Amino acid sequence: MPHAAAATPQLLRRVNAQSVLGVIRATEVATGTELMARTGLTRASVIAVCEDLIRRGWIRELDARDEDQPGSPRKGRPARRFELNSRAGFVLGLDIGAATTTAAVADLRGTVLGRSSESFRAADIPAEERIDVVDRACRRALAAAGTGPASVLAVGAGIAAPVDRDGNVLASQHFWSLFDVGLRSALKELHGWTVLLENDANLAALGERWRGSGAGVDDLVVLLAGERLGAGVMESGRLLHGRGGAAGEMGYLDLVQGVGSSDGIATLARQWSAAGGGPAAGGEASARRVFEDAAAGDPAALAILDRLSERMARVIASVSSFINPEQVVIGGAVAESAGALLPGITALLPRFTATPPRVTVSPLGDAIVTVGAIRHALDYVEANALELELGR
Amino acid sequence: MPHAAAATPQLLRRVNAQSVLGVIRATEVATGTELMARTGLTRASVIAVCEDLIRRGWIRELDARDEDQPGSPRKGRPARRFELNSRAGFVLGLDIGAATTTAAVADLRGTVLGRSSESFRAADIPAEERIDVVDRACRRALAAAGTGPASVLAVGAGIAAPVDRDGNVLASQHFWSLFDVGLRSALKELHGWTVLLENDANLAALGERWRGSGAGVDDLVVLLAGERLGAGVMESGRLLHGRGGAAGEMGYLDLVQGVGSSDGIATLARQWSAAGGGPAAGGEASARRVFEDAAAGDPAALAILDRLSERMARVIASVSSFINPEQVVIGGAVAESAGALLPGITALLPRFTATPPRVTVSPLGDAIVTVGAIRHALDYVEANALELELGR
DNA sequence: GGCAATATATTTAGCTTGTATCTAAAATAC
DNA sequence: GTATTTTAGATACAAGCTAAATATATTGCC
Repeated sequence: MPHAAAATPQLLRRVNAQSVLGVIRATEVATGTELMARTGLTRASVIAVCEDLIRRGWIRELDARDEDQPGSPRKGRPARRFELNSRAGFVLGLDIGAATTTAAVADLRGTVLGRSSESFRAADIPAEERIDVVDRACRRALAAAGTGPASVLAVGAGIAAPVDRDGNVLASQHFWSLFDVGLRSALKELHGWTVLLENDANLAALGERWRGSGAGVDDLVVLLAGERLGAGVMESGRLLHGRGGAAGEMGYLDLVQGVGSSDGIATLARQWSAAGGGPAAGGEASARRVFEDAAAGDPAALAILDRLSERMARVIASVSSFINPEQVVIGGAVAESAGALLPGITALLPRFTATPPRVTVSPLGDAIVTVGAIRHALDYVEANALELELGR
Repeated sequence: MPHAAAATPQLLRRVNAQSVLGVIRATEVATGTELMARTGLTRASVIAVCEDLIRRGWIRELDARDEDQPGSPRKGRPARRFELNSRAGFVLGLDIGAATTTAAVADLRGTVLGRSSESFRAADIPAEERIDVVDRACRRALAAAGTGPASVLAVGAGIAAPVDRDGNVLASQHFWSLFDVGLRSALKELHGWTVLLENDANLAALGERWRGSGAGVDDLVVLLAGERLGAGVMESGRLLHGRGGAAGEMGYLDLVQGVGSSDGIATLARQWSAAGGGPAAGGEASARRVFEDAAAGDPAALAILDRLSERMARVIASVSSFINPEQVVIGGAVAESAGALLPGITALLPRFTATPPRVTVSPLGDAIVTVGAIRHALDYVEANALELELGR
C-alpha cells in the first residue's frame, strides 16, 4: 500500500505544464519568451510543454501576425504566440435554493455565456422532481450559451446547508441529505458530469474573492444574508469546513447578546416594517420604505437603522474577534440596502472587537452564489486539467 | 521574475527523498523492500535515495544482524536496514510566559532529553534581560540533554499574544512587539538559531494533536486556560491564524450571554472561593477546595461546579457552532480539575449548539506548550530537511 | 556438508524530462 | 540591401526514474 505515489519523470512535465498553463490563463496572449521569463523554464521546455498542451486541447497557437501589435513595434523574428483555448470546455455554476434554482454557464476564462432560472412547483416536491428542475435549468443555460451537456467539465453547486470537504451533506439535514447523493448520481448518469457540492455561503466567499469586493484577500469572511444567515470563511486562501461542513454556521448568535440567530434579513425586515410603519407584510418593500424614510430624515427610520447597524456590528465583531479576517463582505438579499449601514457599522466595530476588519458590501448581487459556484468548478478543472479529457 | 521555480529532475529526488525519510521517521527500522512497498519506488531508486540520506546524515545503515529478529525468522539474503539518525540534530521548544520561561530539548524523534525553567526577576524588566533569561534556559536545557547550541536545528517558541503566519507580533501588542524581533535576532546572532514564534494556544493545539488527547484529529480546538483564555484552532490539520494572527482570541466572549472574556480560570477560581467560602486568596488552593467539598457532597460547592460547567459549555458551544471541530480539548492550568466537569459540560452542550464536539481534558499538563513548540520546530525541520546542513 | 529455494542486492539498458549551447530564420532599421 | 535583433530549432548531455537480467547471502532440507 504505497502511501504516496512515486515521483517519476512524468511528474516534472505535469508540474511544468500546470505552471505554463497558469501563466497562459493569467494573460491574454503569451509568447515563448514571456513564458520562459514567468516560469523559469528554458525555451526548449516551454515549447515542448506548449506542443503538449496544444495536443491536449487546452491552448492554441495564434498564426502569423494577423493583427497589429498595439504597444511595441517588435524587431526580430516574430514570436510564436499562444493563448488559452477558452472554449475547450465549459463549467456550470448552480445556486439551488429552496424555491428556485439558477444555472450559469461559463467558459474556461470564467466568462458567463448563459443563464437560466427555474422555480420549484412547491416546497415539498420529491427529490426526483427537484433534480429534474435542476437538470432543466442546466440544459436551458447550456442552450443559451450555445453549447451542450457533453462539453461540461465540472459543475459547482451551492445549497443552504452544511456540506463537508468531500461534498457530502450531513445525514441530520433531512431536507438536503437525500438530495446530495441523488443529484450527483443523477447528473453523473444523465450527462457524465462531476458535481461539486458546497455550502452557498462558502461559494459566496469564493465568488467574492474572485470577482467581488474581496478580490485577492486571503483572510475573508462573507456574510450571506438571505432566508438564512450564513458565513463563508476563507483563511489563508482556503475555505473552512470543519468536521461536518458546519463551519461558518451562525447558530452561536443565539448565545450573543443583542442579536439572535433568527435575525436573518427576513426577520429584520419584518421588524423594520413593524417599527417603521411600513406595509404590514415584511420583506423587500418595507425594508426599502425604511431606507427611503431615513434618507428623507425621518427620526423613527433613522433610529431603526441605528439599531440595525449595531446589530450587524455585533455580528461582524463576534466573527472577527475569533477569526481575525482582513475583510468582511456583506452579501445576499440585503447587500443592496446594506451600503447605507456601512458607515455606522464601521464606526461601531472598534467598540466590540480589538481586531476590526474592513467591511464592504458585495457588488455581485443575486449572482454571488453562481459566480462562486463557477469559481469552484474552475478550481477543480484547473487543478485536474491534465487528467481531464477535452473535446468529446 | 519567475513566479514558480522550474521543476528540474532534481525535484524528483527531493520529493522521493522526503517520502523515504517520512517512512523511516514513522518506523523503527526499515528495509529496502519495506521502503519500496511504502513509497512505490523501485529498489534502485530507494537505495540511491538512502545512500543520499546517509551522506547527508539523516539516516544510518545498521550493520549485519547483530540482533535477533523478534518476529519473523527471515529466509533469503539479509536486507540492508536503515534507521533514522535521531541524534543528528536537536530542536528546542520554548514556553515564554510573563513570569517564567521553560525550554525543552528534543531529538529528531521528539524524545525530550532535557528541560529547564527560569523565572524573570520582575514583570517589567527590559527586553534584553528577558532574552538573556530565555537564553540561559536554553543553554541549561541543552546541557541537561548532553548537547550544545551548535546542534540545534530549529527553535519553536510560544508566547501569550497573537502571532501571525510569519511569526510576527502585531505592533499594537506593546508588551511583546519589541520582544519578537529582538528574540529572533539575538538567538540568530548568538547561536545561529532559527526561531519560529507562535501563539501559545496554537502550539498547545499542535502538541495536543501530536501527543495529547487529540492525536490525529484534523479539526481540533484546544482551549488554553491559564492567566489568559485562548484557543488554538486546527482546521483540516492546519493552524488558523487570520490576518494578524489573532484567530482564536476569545475577546468575543464579552458579547456572549452568561460568560465574560475575563472569565479566565483565575477569575473563576476567585469566584469559586468567594462562593464556596474557601481561602480568601483566589487561585489553585481555593479551586481545589471547591472540588474537594463538591466531592464530599457539599451542596454549595456542587452548585458552583454546575454554574462553571454551564459557563464552559457556553464557551465551547460558541466556538463549536462556528468552527465545527470534531473535538475540543481543555488544557492549561485548569486541565487537572476540569476532568470533574466533563460529564456536566458534555450533557449541556447539545442545548447550546447543533454540532457538539467530543470534549476531553489535556493529559499534557504544564508541558502542553513546550510539547507543541517541539512539534512546531520538528515540522519546520522535517519540511526543510534537505535544505538544512547537519553535523556542524 | 551440499543443494534447492528464497529474498535481497547490484548491474545494465532505456525512457522521460530537463538544461546548455550553437546555428538558423525572420523581422526591423538605417 | 545589409546589419541588428529577436526568436526558433537542433544537438549534446545530465539527472533521475523504471525494468529486466544477473549476482549474492541466507534458510531449510536431504
